[in-house]
Amino acid sequence: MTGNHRTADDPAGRLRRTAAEVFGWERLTAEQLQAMEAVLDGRDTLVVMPTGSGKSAVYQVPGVLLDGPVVVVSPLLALQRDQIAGLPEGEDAPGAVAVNSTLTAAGAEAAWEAVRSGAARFLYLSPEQLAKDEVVDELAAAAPALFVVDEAQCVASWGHDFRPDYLRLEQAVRRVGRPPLLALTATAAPPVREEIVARLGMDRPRLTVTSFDRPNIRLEARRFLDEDDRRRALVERAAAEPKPGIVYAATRKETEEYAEQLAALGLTAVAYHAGLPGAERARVHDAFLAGRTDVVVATSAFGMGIDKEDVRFVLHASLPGSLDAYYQEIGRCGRDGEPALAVLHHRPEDTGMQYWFAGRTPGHDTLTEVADAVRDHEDDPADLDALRRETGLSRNRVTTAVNLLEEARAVATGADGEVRPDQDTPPEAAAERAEEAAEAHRVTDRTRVDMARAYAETTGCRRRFLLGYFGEEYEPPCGNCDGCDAREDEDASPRAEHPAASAYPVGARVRHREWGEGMVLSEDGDRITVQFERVGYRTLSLDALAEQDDLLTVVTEEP
DNA sequence: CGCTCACTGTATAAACAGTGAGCGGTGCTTTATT
Repeated sequence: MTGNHRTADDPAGRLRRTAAEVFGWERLTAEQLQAMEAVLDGRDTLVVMPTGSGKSAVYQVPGVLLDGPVVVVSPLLALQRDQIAGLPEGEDAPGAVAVNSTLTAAGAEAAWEAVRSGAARFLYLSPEQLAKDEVVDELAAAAPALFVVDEAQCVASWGHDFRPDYLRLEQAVRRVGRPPLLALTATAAPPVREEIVARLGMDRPRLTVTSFDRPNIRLEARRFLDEDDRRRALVERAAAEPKPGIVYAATRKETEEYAEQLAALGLTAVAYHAGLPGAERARVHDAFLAGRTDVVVATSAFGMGIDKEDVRFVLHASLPGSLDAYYQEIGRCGRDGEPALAVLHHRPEDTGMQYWFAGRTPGHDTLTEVADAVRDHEDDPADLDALRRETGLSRNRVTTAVNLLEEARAVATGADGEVRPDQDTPPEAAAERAEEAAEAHRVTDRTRVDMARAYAETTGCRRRFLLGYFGEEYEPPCGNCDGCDAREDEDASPRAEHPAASAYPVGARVRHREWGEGMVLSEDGDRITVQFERVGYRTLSLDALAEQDDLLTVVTEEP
């Protein structure tokens, strides 16, 4: 399709020229260009590309060529500031503003005026801003030409409980005129991609996925029965390996304890978590980026926005909540392509806390209360603020409850942002169906924990397991994980593929006789792992599947 | 789910086993006071 006879005015030519003239980027990758062309063409687009590969350029370059403002939804205010600071300056440069709670009324008005006048081409917003009618009205009037969701994995990972406004973006997009959508993420397994597409209401999106493999990162996992043994091993490893590095711990308290132990050995080691004052967090962050810190010991709060090339290791002091989170965290080492190390130190007991984290959804009483409040407003529909005032519940709880009730099709949000009963469902029944939806999310989240544990305990090639989880087939051995080391010691010949494996390719949609539809996520020798919509992740023996050929059937081979 | 901590009961002196409550991670925004 591309040939050598492009004129300067074909889409690729315009994009290349803009990249060079406005941004100073002389080269675009094939993936960047492919995604940019889809965006310029007005198509919905989902891009999965690692951090540092120029993901932001995918909206920045076509954004300059489009006819209207570009909305960028970004989860952290610090990230918004970084993005704006990274844009070129000068006469011809596209302007950018962020609208958020740090602005005064006058500051916000000035920002909107810049959007209206075209002085600002890019407008950065948190998802919470889009829950406000004033913001939606301003945006609708400005008629955005493109709606970008950056760090789009947040839709799936935060939308169900922590930041429920992520699940309301689809409605916001419709209310501002339904511009084309572009979702960007560095890490998303196929089910997460599907959820992003579904939750944002993307229409047959163009998908650009670059390879997930990071061959320079050595993968290891170590299982411990005793807590003291684990602590000792982690501290020794952090002390022994080349610096700088990051240690991820499960709790704030542990970050401080590990940092203290490492500091006692003479290292520059500091703790980082969301309970620290903002100034302290900024100081730790800046010192790490500037190379003044050996080891940061952090909770999952330390992450997005860390763009440092020479991080040599990421050690985990506990099992992560999912492989999505794990891959994102270890992806922060070895960005310079030099050897780097990721070691997961885990105990069987770790699953307990991760299960607990995964189980937090509003209960029956909350759901009934909100469903009742919606019903009371049948003839005089209320928005989320009114529901919050009337129920006395927090904003997040009301929003989460409404999201679940919507998922159960018991309530619906109109074009004006107001919530109405749907399908004439009595509040009790509505709450019950919403509880079922919540239970389904809980099951999925818990089986994600199970997948992380399965990775931790696999005896095969870890790279194959991890890449398989992200929908990428990989032929072991990788030669750079502890699984391959062990295999090399006992037998140099690679395992023969199971004869039934090719019947269920990774990524295929399948139907199980009892568990319904799902997707094949990975293949690990004689077993495959499937994520089922109803029952979550399950591991199935290929021998058993070969015996009963109607137990699991393939629906389609591609997502 | 599992750990920690405070408290209770046992049983007659100093301590120990058992029990129940509380805690555990991510950030936006808004609002009332300095």
